[in-house]
Parts: sequence; C-alpha cells; structure tokens
Amino acid sequence: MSEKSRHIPATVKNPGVLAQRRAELVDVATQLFLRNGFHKTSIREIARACSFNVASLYMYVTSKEDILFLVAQRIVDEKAASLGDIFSEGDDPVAAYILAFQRYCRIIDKYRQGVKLLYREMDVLPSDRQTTILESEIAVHELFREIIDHGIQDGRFRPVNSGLAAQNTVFLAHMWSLKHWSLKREMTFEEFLEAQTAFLMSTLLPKDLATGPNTRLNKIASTKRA
Amino acid sequence: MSEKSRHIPATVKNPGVLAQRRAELVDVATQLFLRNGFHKTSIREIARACSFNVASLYMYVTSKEDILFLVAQRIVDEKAASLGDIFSEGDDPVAAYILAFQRYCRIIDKYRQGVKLLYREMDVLPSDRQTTILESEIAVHELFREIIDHGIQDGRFRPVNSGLAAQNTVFLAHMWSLKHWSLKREMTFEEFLEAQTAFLMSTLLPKDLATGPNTRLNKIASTKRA
Amino acid sequence: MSEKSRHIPATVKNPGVLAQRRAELVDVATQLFLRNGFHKTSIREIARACSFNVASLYMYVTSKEDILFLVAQRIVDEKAASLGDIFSEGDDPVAAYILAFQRYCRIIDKYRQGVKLLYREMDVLPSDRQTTILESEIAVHELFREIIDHGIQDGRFRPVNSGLAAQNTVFLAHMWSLKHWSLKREMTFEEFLEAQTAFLMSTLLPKDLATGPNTRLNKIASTKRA
Amino acid sequence: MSEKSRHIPATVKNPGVLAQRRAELVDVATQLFLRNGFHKTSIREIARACSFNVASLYMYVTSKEDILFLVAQRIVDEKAASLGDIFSEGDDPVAAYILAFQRYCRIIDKYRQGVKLLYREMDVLPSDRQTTILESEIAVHELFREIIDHGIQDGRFRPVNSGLAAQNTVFLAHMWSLKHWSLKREMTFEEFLEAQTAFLMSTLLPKDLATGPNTRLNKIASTKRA
DNA sequence: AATGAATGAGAGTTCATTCAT
DNA sequence: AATGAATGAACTCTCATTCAT
Repeated sequence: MSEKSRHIPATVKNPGVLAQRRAELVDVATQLFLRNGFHKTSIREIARACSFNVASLYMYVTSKEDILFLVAQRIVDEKAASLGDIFSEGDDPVAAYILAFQRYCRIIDKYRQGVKLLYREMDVLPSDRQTTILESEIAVHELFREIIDHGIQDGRFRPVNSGLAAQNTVFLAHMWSLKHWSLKREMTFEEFLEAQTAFLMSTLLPKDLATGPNTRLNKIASTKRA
Repeated sequence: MSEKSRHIPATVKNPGVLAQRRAELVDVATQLFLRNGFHKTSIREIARACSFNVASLYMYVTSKEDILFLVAQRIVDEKAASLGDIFSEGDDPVAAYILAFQRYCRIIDKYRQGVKLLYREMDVLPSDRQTTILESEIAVHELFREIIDHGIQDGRFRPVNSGLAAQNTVFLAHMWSLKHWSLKREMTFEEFLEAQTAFLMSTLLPKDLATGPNTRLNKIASTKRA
Repeated sequence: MSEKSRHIPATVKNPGVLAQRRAELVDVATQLFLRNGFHKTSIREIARACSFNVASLYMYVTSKEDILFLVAQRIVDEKAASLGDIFSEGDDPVAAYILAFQRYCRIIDKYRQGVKLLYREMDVLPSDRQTTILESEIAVHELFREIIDHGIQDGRFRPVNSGLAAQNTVFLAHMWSLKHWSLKREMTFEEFLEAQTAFLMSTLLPKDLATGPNTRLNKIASTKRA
Repeated sequence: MSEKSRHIPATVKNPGVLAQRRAELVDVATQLFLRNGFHKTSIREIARACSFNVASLYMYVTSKEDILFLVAQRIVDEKAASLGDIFSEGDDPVAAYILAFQRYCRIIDKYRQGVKLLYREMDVLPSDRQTTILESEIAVHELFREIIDHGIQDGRFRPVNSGLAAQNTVFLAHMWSLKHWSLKREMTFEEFLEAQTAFLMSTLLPKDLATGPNTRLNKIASTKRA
C-alpha cells in the first residue's frame, strides 16, 4: 500500500487543521479541474475559490502537481470507501459478482466526472504517484478476479481468463463515465446497469443460464442493494 | 458530416501548398502531442520540429487549438481509412462481426497512442469541434450496430440491445489503448485479441454456439485477414 | 565607536536570554551566509537550522538585514579579540610590525570566509551600519600606522606614507582571503606568510636591511609568536 | 580561451541586432547591478530601463544569470582592450613594469565600480562561467609575471617570487577599487598611483635604486603614457 | 508566402514579515 | 516568551500570438 508515497509534505503542523483545510482545497480544486481541466486551472484561481492566499495554499502542498495528486487520491479513496465490504458478503459467487458490479457501477456514476478526470490527467503525475493511484484500481481488479475465480472453482462460472474478465468488468463500468456523452442519449443509468450486467453474465455463466432471462439476476442484486 | 465545422481557415490560398504543409505540421504535432501531451507542447517546439517559422505556422492555422483539431482529425481519418470496406464484404454477419472487430483492434493497436490522446485531450476543443471528431466514432458504432442487427435478424445473434453491444465492442477494443499499461503485463496483443473476441461472441451468440470452442471463430477471422 | 549604531532593537527584554539566543542565531546564520551567500539564504532556512521559530526569530531581530549586521559584527569582533594586545608589546617597531602582520594574517586565515563575506555583502547594509563595521577595520589600519610611524621616528623604517603603508599591510593580508582561489594553487599559507612579510619589509626597511636575508626577520616573528 | 563557454544562446538570429541590443541590455544592467547589486535588481527593472519587454529580453539571454555573465564579460573585455599592447613595447623591464602597472591602475580607476562588482557577485555564476571570467584575470597576472621574470633575468629586479609579486601588483591596483571608500579620504588617484608605484618598485629593485627618489621612475612612465 | 523580432498577459513559486493566540 | 498560520508583494520565466518587413 506504499504509505510513504501517499505522503505530501506540508508546512502546516497541526494535523487537524491540515486535514480540514486540505479537504477544502481539494474540494475546490476538484471542481475546477473537472470543469476546466488541470492545465487550464491556475493556482491563483484555486486560491481565489477557496479562501486561501496563494502563499497560504503552498503551506498545504508543495506544488500544483501535489494538488492533482490529492484530488486523484480523494477520488480513489472515496471510491474505495464506497466499495466497502461488498465483496466480503455471501458465499454465492454469482450473486456476489452481480452485486459487486452493480454497486461499483453506482459508484462510478456517483464519481462519473472524477473517473473521467483520472483517465485524463493521470499522466501529468510522476510515475511513482501514478503507481500509487493505480494500485487502488488494481485492487478492484483483484477483488473481481477473486470472485470470478471462486465462481469458476464452484463450477458456477465458465473457465474464462479471470484476469481479463475482471478488467473487462471494471472497464465496462468505467464506460458509463468515459462514454457518457454517447450513452446518455440512448439509455438511463438503470438501463445501462441492467444491460451491462446481462452482457457480463452471458460471458461468465455456462450456456444454459446465460441465455435465460436476466430479470432473475437483477432481482438478486436489487434485493441486496443498499 | 458537417463539412463546415471541419474547415479551418488559413491565410495561405494555394490549396496544394496548404494541404502539403499542413500535413507536415500535423505529423510533427502528433508526435509531440503523443510524447508530451497537448499542454506541455509549445507552439515554438512544434515550429522548431518542422520547417516552420512560428509566424508561418500561423498562416496555416488560427490557433494552437486548431492544431489539436487537425491532429485529432488525422487520427480519426486514418482510423477510418484503415477500416475501409471491412464492413461491406460478405453476407455472414458472424464472420463479418469477428473480422471487423479484429481488424478494428489491429487499427487501435496501430494507433494506440493516438486513441489515448483523443480520450485525453478531446475536451480542450470547443464542443462543435468535439462533435465533429466524435461523429467519426459514432460512425464506427453504427457500422457495428448494423452488423449486429443483421445478425439478430438472421437469428445468428441473440436479440441483445444492439446499440450498447456495438458500443461495448468499440470500447473493448479501445481498452487495448487505455489499459495498455496494465494489460501488457498479462498478455500479448494477439492473446488479447483472441480472448476479447471470445468474450464478445459469448454475449452475442446463442447458447449452443457461444460455449463451443473459439478456435473456429478465430479461424474465420484469420482466413479473411489482410 | 558609535555605540548607538551598534544597537539592534529586540522584543526580548531579558538581556541574558537575548545575548545567548542571538549568539545561537548568529552562529547558524554565519554558517549559512558563508555557504550560500546572504541573498540565497532565507529566513526560514535560518530558523530551521537553529531552534527558532520564524516568528520567534523576529523577537531578537528586526529584519533579515539585522542578522547580516550581527554576523558582520561578530566576525569583526572576533577578529578584534584575536588581535588582542599584539600591538602593545615591545618597543622594537620592526619586530612589532612583523609580529602584528603575521598574527593578523593568521587571523585572516582563520576567518578567511568571513572576511570574504564582509567584502561581498557589506553593501547590503545601510551606510551607517557599514560605517560601524568599517570603523573596526580602520582601527586596524591605525594600529599598523602607529607602529610604522614609530619605526619611522626611530629611523628603523623609511619615511614612507604611513597611512597607505598601513592599508597595504592590511590589504595584502586580506589577499589570502580574496585571492585564495588563485593563491592556494601556488603556495601554502606559511609560504604566503613568509613571502608577504619579506615583500612588506622591503618597502619599509632602509636599503641595507631590506636586501638582507629574510630569515632573520621571520625568526623575530617566530620567537614572539603565541 | 574556452571560446565555447563564452557563448550564450539567444533566440534572436541576426548577429548585428543581437550584438547591438545585447550591448544596450548589458549597459543598463551594469548600471543597475552597480547601483543596487545583482540580487536587488529585478528582471523587470532591467527590462524597464532599456526599452525591452520582459519577454523580449529573454530573446537575448537565457536567464538572469546570463546577464550577470555578460556584464562581467564586458567589464573584463573592456579592461583587456584597454590594456592593449602595453606589455609588448620596449626592452627595459623596469620601464615596462612601471608603465604597465600605472596603465593598469588607470584602467582600474576607469572601471572602478565594475571591478568591485566582479569581486562581489562572481560567486553567483556557475563555476565554469567563473572560470571563464577569472582566466582573463590570470592572463593579467601572467603578463606582469613575464615582465618581472624578464627583469630578474636581466638583473634589474631582485630574485623575488615572481608569481606572488605579479599577483600583488594586480591586487594593489584593485585596491583602488575595493578600498576606495577609505583611500579617497586620504589621497587622490594620482597620489595613490605614485605612492603605490614606489611601494612596488621598492620590492623589486635592488637596494641602491629602490631608495632613490621616485620622481625619476614616474617620469619614465609619464613620458610613455598614452 | 515567409520570417525575425516583439509583446501582454500570466504562469508557478517564494519571500520577508506579521498576526492571533 | 513563544509559535503556528497567514499574507501581500514580488520573483523569474514562458506562453500563444502578432507586427513589420
């Protein structure tokens, strides 16, 4: 979890103040980055939008790049927090998979713009920082892979390449963010969710189940939904 | 095809010269944008890298943004050209789909970085320019959708939501570009191609075919490959 | 000695504390100024290097300039202290001169970098502060001048312009500091000392002594050396 | 002569324009550096003082440091040009030495502030640039050393350490610049010149000449003066 | 058609210093 | 007496763009 590379030095000492004002800073920066992108957002703009003096801002971060890292971190962390324990519950891998995917999709929907931001501006960060962020993404892959592997062992899933299947799962959820401009014209989020679930299940379930009506599957998920 | 919004004003009158030198400009700019991103590439850098004087460059283009548009256009156009007539041939929708997908994937592999660039920098363009670029993307969706619809009508494909299926098809090809940092550690392009083909086919083919060995499918594709 | 202009106001009342912590401050600042120069050393750097908080530092000093003044003063004072009573002892002006010069040279060697710092950064100080520092230098001139005048009166020295001779004496000692980059490649400090002593003596002693072997002169000095 | 390290890259191509405007820039910068020092002079100040836009200024230099280097170079070059051929003429090393010293002193007087600037700000430059500047200084040492060696071989000078003697010669000329604040209160430049000449001659000439009246020596110099 | 030179605006960052506690 | 946090002003440098020829 490379705790070290998550650290960003600050001049401010009081951890409470640091956390609180950084939160303020990151909030504002996130808004601006989402709206105008990283490069078109100036430090002065950010400072003006919070109640920070430009120099004060630099008590909380070392560089503009740091702000992007904090923003990325927050998105990733909130995503992780939202994911919570959806992977731990239950023994049925099919239900677990569906539940997890749908929950993950809802998180993507919630952080739709944040996800897009990550895809867009990640390369600005130095590679160790990128790695830190991407580790979180990989963690999600792994969780899905575990479920899929479970399912394969149980004979509930077909013996697919679980690594790619997991990545496809995650990527097809991200699609709601990256292709939103196109998808929103054709379907609602709920429709996307249902169709995409069916789509994925048809790649995992053995033939006889895969072709059945999806309603049952979705019902499982809906029942367990928070 | 909104021919109008494709137009970029220039001081240079001679269309031959315009086309030729723009091509040079776009070539160089593409390289630099791919390597360093749009914002970290300066006009001076571009001018230095081709045989242009900074001021001359502005005879072929109105702003730096225009260059990005031209670059985006070129990527999109080359992709389109590469696609060529892969959709027109044959009557077998299954073979057509597989062939088209695999060919599209190869194009994505070829323009891997260009595709990434598009995802990353598209938002810099004003929305009408974005639309122009995205129309080309939509065109690809449509082509896939047509094949799928064909297949559904023929009974060769399941009655899926062909719109989403088409977008998934395209998006899962793009995955090779966007997730290359992760995928390349686990598989070669050919492996990706094969697995992803199987993945998609299992969502389209009726149960009895979907679970069959994929070798046959790939053989079809290989046969028709250029 | 313009005691007034030596004073630097402070918020701290307790004179003991003031002196002690100022000493610490000046110590650290001297190191940093020597290493990086006055302008490239920031207040924060100084505060970080001692046990001071930036704001606390300002209780002992009114401005960054003050610190430079204190540093300059300390160098000058330590030089003065090292000089001590070398001028008072003995009646032989020749021996006294040689002893004083060589001792002064050793002090310059000891404070080599400090001397350079003074030459370099003195102009940053307001002119009254400069004067305060330079008075100390003038005092040294005067001491040398007295010896020389003595020698002239005794007939041991030629009737030179004692003012300039004194300044030359001091300046040629400073040379070890200012031209160290060049001199060190050609001679050791002891060689410099001996040669420079001979050089100066040849300008002061009447013809018959001046051309004699210098060993005798140096022996005198060596004998009385501390 | 490390011609390479003398070069400073520029965006401006026309060498005439480059030279002319750089001269303007260096002129102004010299004034400001002399008056306020390098660090207290801002780029904007310099730009304002010539008719340069800040960005234009950067077409002629790469950094503020470059300007200091150019200023230093100009001082050093003008000094060198002024020195001209004073060393080549004549066969009499005594006359040559006196002439050269006095001429050098006049140059120091002319560039009094420039010389001080060099002593003060040289350390700001990176060491290769420093070396470039100091080479010029060393060249002067060497010229004096040659004359002195000549004189020693001819038996006109005493067998002193010619290296140190040469450096002393140069350094005592610089004294007029570095100690001007003090010297000017006690003597005019001409008085300084005469006294310092006598001072140096007494270290070089054998006893019988050294103690003679200096008027003759000065007369030699005066005759040959430009 | 081409280009060398110019420029206003603004970028990110750091500074010496002071306030509030 | 001490300090954590704050700040206005200034810094060097770069940019996309345009003028004059």
